[in-house]
Amino acid sequence: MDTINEIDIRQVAIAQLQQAGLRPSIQRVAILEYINQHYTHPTVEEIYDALSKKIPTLSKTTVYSTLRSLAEAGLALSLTLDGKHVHYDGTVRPHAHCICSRCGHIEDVFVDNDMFWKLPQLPKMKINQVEISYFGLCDNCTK
Amino acid sequence: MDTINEIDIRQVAIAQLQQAGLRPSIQRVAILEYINQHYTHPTVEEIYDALSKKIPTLSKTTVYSTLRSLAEAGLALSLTLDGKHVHYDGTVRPHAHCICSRCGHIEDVFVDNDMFWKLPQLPKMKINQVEISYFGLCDNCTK
DNA sequence: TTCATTAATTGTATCCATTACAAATTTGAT
DNA sequence: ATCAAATTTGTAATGGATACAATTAATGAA
Repeated sequence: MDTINEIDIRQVAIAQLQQAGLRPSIQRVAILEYINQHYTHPTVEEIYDALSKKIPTLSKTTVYSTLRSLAEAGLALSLTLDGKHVHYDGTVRPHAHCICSRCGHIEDVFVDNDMFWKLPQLPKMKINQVEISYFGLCDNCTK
Repeated sequence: MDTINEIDIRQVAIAQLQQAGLRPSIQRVAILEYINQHYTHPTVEEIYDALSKKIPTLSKTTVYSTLRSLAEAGLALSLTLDGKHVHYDGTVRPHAHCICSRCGHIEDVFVDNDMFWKLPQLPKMKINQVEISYFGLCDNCTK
């Protein structure tokens, strides 16, 4: 059975979807809830594995297409960090990422908005997304 | 026939390779020369297409493995901008990129070194690469 | 509620960039 | 010239992502 909190989270997800003009299907709500609650920058694979336990009929194609819709609607960020897997991020507030090349851990880093938008000498361009990534070895993996 | 300038460029590439402990094979020299002279952030495909005219026996596998070696040696940057193709950059001096989502044009943006390395509140990490990308529509594509 | 319309999901087949690998070739040193 | 080690080559395989047609679900009107 669902707790009050879980219902709230679901209502938020449904409202977000409706506001974006997306029908709040079982699958979409579940996927949006998932990335709203998990700060691990999950891949399609990870989201599919987690949710197919609760929604056994879930198709991986649906996860792909839903995440694309969410990203287009501005409800998620799609991060192409390593060229192997696309990672998704429910946190859409501007922030950078630190990625450990060994363990794959991805950590959010929140910085000034200026960092993102007020670079000197940017070419004449209508910028709509910024991706800032720091690659290296995390504290654990240096030991 | 080669001009003096072309010979110079070749000698630089050979020296770079030797300094990195990589044998300056015909293929490696050609690939390093190519990314040293072209500022278009080419993909494996583009480099292969261009060079296979001059080196008809060139294998795409060689282009892949060479570019990986160059990147590991610090002689090239590998950029995973769109998750579809990896782009390579012979300019290893720290800089950001502006990418037009429509025409695919990639433009270099040189900024202060502080931009890259002196972020506040970075987690304890040994950072060895920074990737800063601005996505949007270039001036031409907005018209 | 029922129904019709429209949108979303599913599963399969396919695409395509990248990698694995073994054989052939080239490189650099002797 | 010769030899060992490194590199290249070509083919086959891998695997993430997409296309697409059939099925199912969501919405709004009657």
